[in-house]
Amino acid sequence: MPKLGMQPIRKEALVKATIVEIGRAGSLDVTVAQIARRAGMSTALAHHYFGGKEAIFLAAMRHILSIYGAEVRGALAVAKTPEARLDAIILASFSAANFRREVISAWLNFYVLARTVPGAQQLLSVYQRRLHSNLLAALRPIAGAKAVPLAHAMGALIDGVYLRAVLRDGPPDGQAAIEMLRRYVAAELEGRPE
Amino acid sequence: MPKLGMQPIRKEALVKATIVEIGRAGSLDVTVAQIARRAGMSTALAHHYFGGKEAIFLAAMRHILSIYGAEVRGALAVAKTPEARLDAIILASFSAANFRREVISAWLNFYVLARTVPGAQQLLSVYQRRLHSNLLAALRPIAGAKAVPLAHAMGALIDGVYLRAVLRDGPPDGQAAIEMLRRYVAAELEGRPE
DNA sequence: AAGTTTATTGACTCGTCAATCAACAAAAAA
DNA sequence: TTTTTTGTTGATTGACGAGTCAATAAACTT
Repeated sequence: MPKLGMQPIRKEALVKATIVEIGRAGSLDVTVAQIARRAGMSTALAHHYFGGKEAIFLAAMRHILSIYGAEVRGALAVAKTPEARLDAIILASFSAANFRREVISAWLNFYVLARTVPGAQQLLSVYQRRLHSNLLAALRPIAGAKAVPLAHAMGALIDGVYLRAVLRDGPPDGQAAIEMLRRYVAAELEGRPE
Repeated sequence: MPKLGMQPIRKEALVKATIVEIGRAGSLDVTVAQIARRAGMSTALAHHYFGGKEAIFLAAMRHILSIYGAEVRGALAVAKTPEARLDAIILASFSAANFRREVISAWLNFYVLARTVPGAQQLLSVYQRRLHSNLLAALRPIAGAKAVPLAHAMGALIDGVYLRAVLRDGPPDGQAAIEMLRRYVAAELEGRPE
């Protein structure tokens, strides 16, 4: 009963299964068999479509990154003032879609993956640069000379909040994270604009 | 040529070798054989002294945590004002001993380990609670009601800076990290003390 | 109708690795 | 001196997992 045009469907199923399995395992110690089983196919098929485990991981990473990117882009498009743009980035970073256990766990493990796999390292660098330039663009008009260090600090703070969310038991508290970021921005901007 | 009293010596060698190997590999995908070889002994001996791989990892984690803890304690002991205590924590967090590639890499991977191994989870929780209460004690007199959220944010920021240091190629820049933390504290405290 | 491309899997290979064990050696205790 | 404790390793076991392959079948092409 083989139907044609399965490739994209299978690939997507594998990518989603990978994220779920990494979330469950809490690490990259996930077998191709586990991923394939969850995606409802044999391991051979997974290899057939992706060629290897590393490619599956990279595709999963690309998937998460692209969802996040799309959300940020969408939110920025409707934001008119620099303040609104800054807030849009913060909100997107901790939205229900991104700030979920599974996704956070995957994120953490992609950092680990980036230490070994050049492709992962590169993907993560792209994400960081994009975040930084988005932050900078929003901050420049309202933070003056402070913009650059502030953007760096915000990036690190966002990553840190993600990291800490991994350890907690319950569901991650996106609202608290958003308030933490907003409070910091407010504190920095409230002083003299230099 | 077996000498007596080897146990502590062997254990320490294994712990140090573990940290080095995790740093090299950039992940927990490190074999007992690699660790044992670097520590100058057979894999059987490593198992003999620790009983298993997990115990070796936990010992390595305890080692890093205890060095960090000792450094913070030492710095706090000589700091007399709340401001000095706060700065002492910041300085210790990014000291040359702690803010090194190997150690940072180990740190990141211990976060991953904590998702799977209850013992690791517990160790990390202890560290986080201690850091939080140290920060809180220093902040309370100078930050008033802001102290609690500020302590949380600083903890997250420190972790975030660590996380980002992992990705960069060159040696981590402790000085820049210290300045980022100081600027953060300054910005938050500069407003009305509420 | 014959041939080609796409989908799919069970079975297999090959390597790796944690853990165990039997055996040997030296010091300490008896 | 015999026995026990401590240190040490090479060799082996047993499990698991990534990747390959041959085989089967449905759909599309000519």
